[in-house]
Amino acid sequence: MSNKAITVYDIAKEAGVSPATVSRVLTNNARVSEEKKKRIQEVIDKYDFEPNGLARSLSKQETKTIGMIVPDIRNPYYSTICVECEVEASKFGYNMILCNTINELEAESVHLKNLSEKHVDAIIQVGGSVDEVKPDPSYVALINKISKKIPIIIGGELEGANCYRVEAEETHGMKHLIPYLAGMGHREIAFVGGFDKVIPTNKKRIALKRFLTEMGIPYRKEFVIDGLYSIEGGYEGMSKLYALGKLPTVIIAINEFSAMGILKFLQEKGIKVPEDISLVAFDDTYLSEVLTPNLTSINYNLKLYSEKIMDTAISILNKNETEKVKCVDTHLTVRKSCIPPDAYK
Amino acid sequence: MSNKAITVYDIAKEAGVSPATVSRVLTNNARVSEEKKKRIQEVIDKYDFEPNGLARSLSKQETKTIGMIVPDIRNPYYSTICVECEVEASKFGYNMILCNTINELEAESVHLKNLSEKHVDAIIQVGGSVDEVKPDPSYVALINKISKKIPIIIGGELEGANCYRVEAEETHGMKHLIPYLAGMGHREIAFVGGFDKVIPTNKKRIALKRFLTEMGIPYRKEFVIDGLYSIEGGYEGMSKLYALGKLPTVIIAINEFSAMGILKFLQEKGIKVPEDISLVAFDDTYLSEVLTPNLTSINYNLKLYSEKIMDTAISILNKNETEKVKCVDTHLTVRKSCIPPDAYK
DNA sequence: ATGAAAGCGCTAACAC
DNA sequence: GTGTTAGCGCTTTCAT
Repeated sequence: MSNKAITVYDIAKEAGVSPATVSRVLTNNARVSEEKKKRIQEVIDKYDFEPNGLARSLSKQETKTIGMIVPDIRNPYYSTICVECEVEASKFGYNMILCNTINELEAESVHLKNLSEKHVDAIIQVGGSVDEVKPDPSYVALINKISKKIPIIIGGELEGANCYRVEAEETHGMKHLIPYLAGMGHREIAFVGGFDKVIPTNKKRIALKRFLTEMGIPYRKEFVIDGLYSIEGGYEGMSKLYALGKLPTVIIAINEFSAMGILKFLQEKGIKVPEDISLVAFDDTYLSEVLTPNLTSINYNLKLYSEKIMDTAISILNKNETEKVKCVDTHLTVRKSCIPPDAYK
Repeated sequence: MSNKAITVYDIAKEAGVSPATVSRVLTNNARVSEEKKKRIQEVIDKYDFEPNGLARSLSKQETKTIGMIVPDIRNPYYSTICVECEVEASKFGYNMILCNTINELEAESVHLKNLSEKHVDAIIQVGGSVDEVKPDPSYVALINKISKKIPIIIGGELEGANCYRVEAEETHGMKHLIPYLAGMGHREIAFVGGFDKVIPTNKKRIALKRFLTEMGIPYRKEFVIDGLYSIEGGYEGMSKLYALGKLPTVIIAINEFSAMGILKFLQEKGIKVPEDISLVAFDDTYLSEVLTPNLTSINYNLKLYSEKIMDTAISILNKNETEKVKCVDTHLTVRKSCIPPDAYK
């Protein structure tokens, strides 16, 4: 941590050329005589010279870095998106700066400002404020301000924000699911977890009501239960449902964490899934495959979703035309946690 | 994405002062008359001015950013460490750049160089090469080269590398576990997953043998099975164990992913945990709590581990003395997946 | 307390 | 092709 860094000037001097020429072989975007190129490269190799990225970025006005803001990578849903985005970004020579908000909305502004100061080339935000039905106006203002300088791609919606967006086809989840459940004979359907103020949840609830009605199944308001998107949230939601005194034949969990909490509660009560009651969940990450029973789950195709997000970013950065809003469809992955009610013990 | 950025010069001009004075109020490290300070602040607020972090970093020779390299954040073990480190770093005004290698060792060098170019103030690496018994010499050389400029903190070991390290007390895991199992009456103990060339695994295996012997239990080489640290790895490892024709009374899984694969295989064979066989795992993230049955698991205290890593980094950056090697102990979290063999059906 | 000026290290426009 | 020079935007001596 001592000997001062070597620069293009040092290389230039030793190779007997100007710094500009060194820069030319570094960036490889201007013709340099083979002879000098070789000479310079040798000196570069000799010292294992590595140009200062800060200086380069400052000069070029680009960092080849994309910032990403997510609620919490401990949720496989988000970590999968992050990893897929990172993989995709690296194909185009971009690196990622990942920021977790730990579900605190205030942290979003902090991260946003920080990414802006760091002059990342683009910002991606998935979850958090961009899922709020009524987002904080000051946050929207901040987004709009920053997006004048840095393209922001949102995985969700953000009313009032003029950003590129990639969204999941939320309605289709229920569209696939409800007929599937109805076809099995389920008519008592509960939906546990989430809040009306969260857009994807809101859309799911509306779709639930709609497709229930379409199938001629009564929509029971008391079977739609608020709750956090966590294990604890699922547990509490399930306990509220249980307290109703009458159980549905199938429970839809807002996500896999919620499903885990629900499972835990049912286990404690000695209620077996799927022998006594069915359970399905949204998200379908590896968790759905490893829980017992394996969860029938709505799949979001996160790889495609992430690719669309990143491709949007890259397109913008390359000044290419791209749709302002992209959409990714969902599908149902059938596993073992949901069976027909007449098969119950 | 158009109107050119506003700079300290613009602020200075409008406030009728020099850029230096603006910088002084920005950094708040030199006395400026109250009057000018107020005047400058007003202009800053008026334009919502945000200093260019690249320029600042270039000038100050610090980025207030710490780079982190991990194998894969989709594993809760790593995502937990990352989040804890991020939380801790933010307390000291540092941001994190997170890099996943997706278990490809070549990606490590790429990320390392990238972080070096970006001039992060410190680099943390957990997992991957730093867990290799015989690390690639060129990687060690790269680490040693970069660590001359940037402090590198390793969560693990790296033979030949002269870095600060924080390690988990691997031996103690088995030290707690084996007497616990022996006390229950287990004498047929298998260890599934991992490879000898991976240090933590190696240490665990050596400790297994040692404590088995100490307890007077025969060490069975055929019960120690190689396998990837993934669900598939666990599944395959378990199938090899099964193929032996004789099952142990308890299986120790190298991590939770492995345990999930083992569980899957056993399920398919109709072998119940813990009614027919016991299972314990290493790592003890939330996965151990949500799997069925809840996994008895070796806990790594990742919060403390992450804090020690980050505190080491901060100490170095603040030129404070700190131990070259720190250690975090493990403990056993008892849940439901392991019972005495004489309780088997 | 404040301004002028040099410097952080690289790139790119311009001239030859 | 190649060197000179002027930025990129901020911080920090060094004078005053």
